[in-house]
Amino acid sequence: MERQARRAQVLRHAKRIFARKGYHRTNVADIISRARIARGTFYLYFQNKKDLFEELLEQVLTELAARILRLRVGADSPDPVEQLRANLRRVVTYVLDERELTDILLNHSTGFDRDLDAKILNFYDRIAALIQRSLDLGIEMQLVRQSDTRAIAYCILGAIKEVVGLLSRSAAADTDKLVEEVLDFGLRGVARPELLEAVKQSGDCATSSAFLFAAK
Amino acid sequence: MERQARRAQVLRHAKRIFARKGYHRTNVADIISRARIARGTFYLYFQNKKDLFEELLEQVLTELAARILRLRVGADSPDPVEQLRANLRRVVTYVLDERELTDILLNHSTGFDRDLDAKILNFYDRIAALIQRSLDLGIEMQLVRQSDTRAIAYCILGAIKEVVGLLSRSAAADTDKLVEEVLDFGLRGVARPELLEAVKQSGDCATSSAFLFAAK
Amino acid sequence: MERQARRAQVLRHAKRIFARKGYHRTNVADIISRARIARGTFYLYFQNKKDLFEELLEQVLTELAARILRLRVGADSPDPVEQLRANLRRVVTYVLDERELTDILLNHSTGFDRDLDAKILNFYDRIAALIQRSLDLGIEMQLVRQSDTRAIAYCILGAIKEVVGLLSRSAAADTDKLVEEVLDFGLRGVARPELLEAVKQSGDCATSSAFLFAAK
Amino acid sequence: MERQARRAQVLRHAKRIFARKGYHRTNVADIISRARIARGTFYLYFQNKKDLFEELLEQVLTELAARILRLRVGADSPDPVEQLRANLRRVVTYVLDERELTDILLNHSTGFDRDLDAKILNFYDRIAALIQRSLDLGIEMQLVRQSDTRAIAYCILGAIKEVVGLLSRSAAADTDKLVEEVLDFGLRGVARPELLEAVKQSGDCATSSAFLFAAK
DNA sequence: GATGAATGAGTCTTCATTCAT
DNA sequence: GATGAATGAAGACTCATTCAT
Repeated sequence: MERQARRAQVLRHAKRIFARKGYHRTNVADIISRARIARGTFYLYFQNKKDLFEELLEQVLTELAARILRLRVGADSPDPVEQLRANLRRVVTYVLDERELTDILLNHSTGFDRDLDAKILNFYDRIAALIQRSLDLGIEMQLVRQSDTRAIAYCILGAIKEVVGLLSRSAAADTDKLVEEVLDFGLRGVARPELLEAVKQSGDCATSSAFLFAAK
Repeated sequence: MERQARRAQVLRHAKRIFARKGYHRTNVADIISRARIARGTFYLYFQNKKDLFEELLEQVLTELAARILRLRVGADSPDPVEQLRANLRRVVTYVLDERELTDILLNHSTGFDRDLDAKILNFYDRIAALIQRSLDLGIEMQLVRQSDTRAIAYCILGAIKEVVGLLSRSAAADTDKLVEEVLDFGLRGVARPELLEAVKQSGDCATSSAFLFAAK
Repeated sequence: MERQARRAQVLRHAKRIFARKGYHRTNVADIISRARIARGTFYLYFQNKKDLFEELLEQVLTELAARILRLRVGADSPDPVEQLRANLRRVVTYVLDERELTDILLNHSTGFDRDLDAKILNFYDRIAALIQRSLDLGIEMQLVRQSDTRAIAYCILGAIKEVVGLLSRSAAADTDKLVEEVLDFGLRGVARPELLEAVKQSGDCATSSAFLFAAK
Repeated sequence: MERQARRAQVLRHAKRIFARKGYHRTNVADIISRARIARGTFYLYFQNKKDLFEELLEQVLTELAARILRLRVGADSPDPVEQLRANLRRVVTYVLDERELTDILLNHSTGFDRDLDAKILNFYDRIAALIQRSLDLGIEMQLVRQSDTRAIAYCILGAIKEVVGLLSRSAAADTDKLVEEVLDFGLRGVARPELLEAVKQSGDCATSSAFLFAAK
């Protein structure tokens, strides 16, 4: 356990520095001086710099994935929109809590290692696939209009990434409000017009009965 | 060889390599061996590696900016949606034509130099501001529903970035179709529901009379 | 090896090479191959080549300055001439002991760096000022004849530099004798004629009662 | 002659730059841009950078040597001291007229090339030998006291070099006065005391009948 | 386990010189 | 003769990683 604590300590410091300076501008010297360990000690806990970075990256990817639940449909499942909202909220919350970590994912992680680049791309592709599946499901359930769900899935992913990135740069005043806006934008973008009509009459789209999104 | 021709030649080769390997993995040796020039010759035309990279980056940013025209409103202006579509098409066309260059922007350009990072962020912020202004205008014109236009602007920006990035990874079979999908998604996301209703009846949303987006 | 020992080792080797080849002709490769250390090790102890050189230079200047004591006057102070002789001897001894180091100062240190050039000039100016002050004091004490003491101070400085440089090129057979000659030359050059007359009678100028020179 | 004019022009510009920046800090680019000639043209007139520098150096050495005349003794020769004074004046005048050139010799010319270093050392040695011969002659003529004339010769050389160097840094207000001081210092340093006695009585040493110095 | 001195491959950059036009 | 584009050897410096203590 001692070992794990040490590792965690180093990871914590490294995380902060990577977030601030990016992978390339961060050197092992930065990390060990912050973590107050000797050079050799670093290599006792991590194979190399990339390994450490990869671990942090893995951490974000895992945590994010864990926060994006597959949409459940069924009698006793919550309202789909509610599920989407919950997903989005969990993601946003995590980003705000672990801003440094997500910064690493969003801003500093590209173009220095084939494997890692592929890993990140792959992660996003998986998320996009989740979204697409939800959209297809929505179409089946007659909630979502006919469309190229793959393209739309990437649109939605991109929208979320961008907003979340913005959030990570400078937190919004009202996060809940922001979540609603994004959700609303996405839902309207994909919903069958008839539903929106109904919504218009009931006066509130976002909480309307119908919806879809992502999930593991 | 004349100065400009030589410069262009080096830029062309460098572009390809940067696109494939990213800034950090590319070294001057790669560039000069591809361009078949001597080491010193490189420094005859560019101050250093960063300088060359910056020039390429500037090129994409400038070209992209030139392709995104500010929305014109007025009696003899084309249909706003048509303008949006044209913007999007120009961007997509450019990305497909200069895939290597845009690759540099989208995938390999972050985290190695404070100035350049800032320059890119700034570019995107300017695009987002354009979009936001269009949205605000749309609200005024009673085409766009009330919303947090700043947040939505970043959603739209993100959606486009992501789709374009996807495109740059692997060109879509039917680009026009893709443009329509993205446009449709965005418009529906922001349109006042009444308009969509009308659209539904006329059977075609995307070409409907009303819309807005970005501009220089 | 301990830090200081290693540093000293590198300095020792570098000193020899700088003395032989001069600053510009010496490259880091020369130094590390002589010191039998790796490239990186060099930069562990010195910021760069100039830094190392500067340290050596500082060393000579400091050591020399420490060997040139300000002239003391007073009841229980030694004979002024004796003090001058002691100064000169200490300088000469140092030069002979650390021929390589002084070689650096005398022969190989000019024209490659503004700062260092200035530092050396400044050192000599300080020495000249010391000499001048001694001369002024001598005039006050009626030992030294009226003259442009600034000019004469530089004459004396130059004379000593040249002889010391000669010494560093090829040690004299009899150093003590050399010191006497220089001292004698200088003293006669500045002494009031009356004193020399007296000396002539007593048969020995150099050890005559009266004199002065330099000091810290 | 056209050719010679061109050469001279380049030499003139190079001289100025070498004087200001020293050999190493001066690059061919500096020279050609000042001289407004093309890179290749430079090598039409000079074999290489060192060659050009060497030519300038040769120029100073030659000019200086030409200004230091061997002491003539004989019935119709001028007073020896007058000859010394004339030598010194010519040197000082040259230094002041060609400050840039002498700067090169005094400050910027050492430690970058074995041959040139040797050439300079050799020049000074020759001057020292001249002085020594004059001193020996003076002893023979019973004007100069017994001493280690080699050592004294270097003292005198050094004194002159230093004062001249000082002069080249910042011209003295009254050059004639300065020459007298140096001359006076040197003469007193080497003269037989009896002569100074006589001088004391006649009230003016420097112009006294007896003296000696250098020559080709 | 911990340390930190040592390593050396990897890169960038400069600049005197050449040579085709 | 003049030009200036091209050359490439030479050299400085960085930094992830190793290893003896």
